[in-house]
Amino acid sequence: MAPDPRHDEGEFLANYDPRDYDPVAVTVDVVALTIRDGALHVLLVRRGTAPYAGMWALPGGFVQAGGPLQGHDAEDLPAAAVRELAEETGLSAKGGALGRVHLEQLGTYGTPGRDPRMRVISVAYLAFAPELPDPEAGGDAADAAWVAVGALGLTEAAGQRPGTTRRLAFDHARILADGLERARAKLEYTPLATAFCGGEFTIPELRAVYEAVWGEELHAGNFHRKVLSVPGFVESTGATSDRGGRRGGPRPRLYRPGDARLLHPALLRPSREEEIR
Amino acid sequence: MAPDPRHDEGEFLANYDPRDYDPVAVTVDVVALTIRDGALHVLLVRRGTAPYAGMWALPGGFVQAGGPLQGHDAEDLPAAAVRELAEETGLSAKGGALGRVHLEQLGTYGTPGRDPRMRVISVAYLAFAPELPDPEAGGDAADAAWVAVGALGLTEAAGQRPGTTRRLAFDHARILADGLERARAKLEYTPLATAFCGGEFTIPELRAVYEAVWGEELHAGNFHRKVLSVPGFVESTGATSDRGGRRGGPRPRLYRPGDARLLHPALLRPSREEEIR
DNA sequence: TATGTTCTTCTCAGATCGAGATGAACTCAC
DNA sequence: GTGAGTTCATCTCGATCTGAGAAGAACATA
Repeated sequence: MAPDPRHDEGEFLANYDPRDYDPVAVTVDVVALTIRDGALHVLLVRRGTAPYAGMWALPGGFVQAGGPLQGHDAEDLPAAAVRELAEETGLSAKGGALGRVHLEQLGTYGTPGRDPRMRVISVAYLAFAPELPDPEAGGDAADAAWVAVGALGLTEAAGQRPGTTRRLAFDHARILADGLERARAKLEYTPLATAFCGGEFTIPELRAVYEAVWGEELHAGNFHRKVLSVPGFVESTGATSDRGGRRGGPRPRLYRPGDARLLHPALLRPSREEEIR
Repeated sequence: MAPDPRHDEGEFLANYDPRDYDPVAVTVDVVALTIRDGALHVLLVRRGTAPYAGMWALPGGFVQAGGPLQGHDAEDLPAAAVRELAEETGLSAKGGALGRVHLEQLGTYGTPGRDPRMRVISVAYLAFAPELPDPEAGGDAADAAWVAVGALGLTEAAGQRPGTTRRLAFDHARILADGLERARAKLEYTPLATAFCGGEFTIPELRAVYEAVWGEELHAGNFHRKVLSVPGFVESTGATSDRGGRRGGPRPRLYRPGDARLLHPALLRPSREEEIR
């Protein structure tokens, strides 16, 4: 059995000075999505400090590296994402409102010049949350709010659109666009839409999530059949909602998330003519 | 029209010292895949310097940050991936053997302690290449070779398997496993399999790519029908291969990649019973 | 009570799928 | 050269899945 190489390099480590290299900073940014009033919303903060002070941006900040010894204050990347989300929005992390959010890595953005201060590599995370309370600004944020994605005037290709209603700091418009596309794709073949609902939900509520994220209406009957036919997508609670639809209709049945991690068969978006290309 | 915030922060930048923060290093690692002798291979290098000297690892190295001014020597992340690939393997970058490779970001790995020297954030890239010549070691690499993925004794869950034939340095076994799963998934709904072939290929050659990556045999007749029925997947050259199969059979027709970026309908893997879970 | 809305299930034609069969083209052994 | 075995390309067939619409029951509102 080979010795653990980490105990075999004392001399090397003693002569090693990380400051010999050009400095690089690592940040995390979070694209947090939720459904409010039937529309897709993203969590934004207004920057209180330079650069881009006063502009809206994705919540995020520097990762605590923990120094060369990588001690107890060195934090993992997902932990940094949750911490920034909690700090800048006042949403409590563990057990609280942030307890049930789904978090996954979206991608890493490191083009030189994307931050005027220095070379910054930003690891973006994507969060799916059920309806959360209004955030309270904290940390470096001067303000924080859920903003309807449709109100941002983003087109799918809009990285830097001049006529946009509200431009975002850094390259956050591009990160947000990538996050939205990832969310739309993930709804097709994973049961992640249930992460937008609470613990129990109805099929029409689930359909509303798909319609909000995809931005198009779905055939109610076919959607119902499809969801129930995918094994492990949802499981019945046996109970019935206490109210019908807002404008009438019978009381829908209640379901909770099943144990499937992938949908088989998948729920494909109806209009995908761009992809034939 | 708002002023560009980057010209509005001279005072801030003058007082800003990046070295006030704990140092972090950013590296790129590349999972380069190709098909050799009908089997999936990954490009590995043997490390010539500590840590993990003598062990096999994914090709990769530090990103050139370019200092606080982010001058001309600051390189983008994909450029760093291509440079490391060229340096450590002797494969020429532009126009040469690396000219036709498909490169995409795989994910970022930053768990504290994954590198004993300091806090290292590694951005992993995934490369698909047609059959390339044998690499020549260079840079920090003592050796470089295409290694059959099957010979690594990886199971899909193997992050740190003791009984593995050849253990990889750092957390590269996990990165490789993630890359393999990404490759398998991407063959389903993108025409990326054509990136493993040269400029022209036959349907049976394309089928061999799918079988090598997925590790299972496919129904030749159904595969043929499926590929030709997906719009934009392949387009006929009108020509015919000059040789039939190795053990007989008619000469197959030649095709080249089409202009589709997504496959509709998708080619789904036959055996996916894990995913029902 | 009447009207409109919504949930849930059903029907039906068209598309797609897996599995197998077929005939022609080609290599190799004899 | 002949025959046996292999492979490409296409076709068939029943089972499954899909989109579009219809229908009945349950519910809100006027």
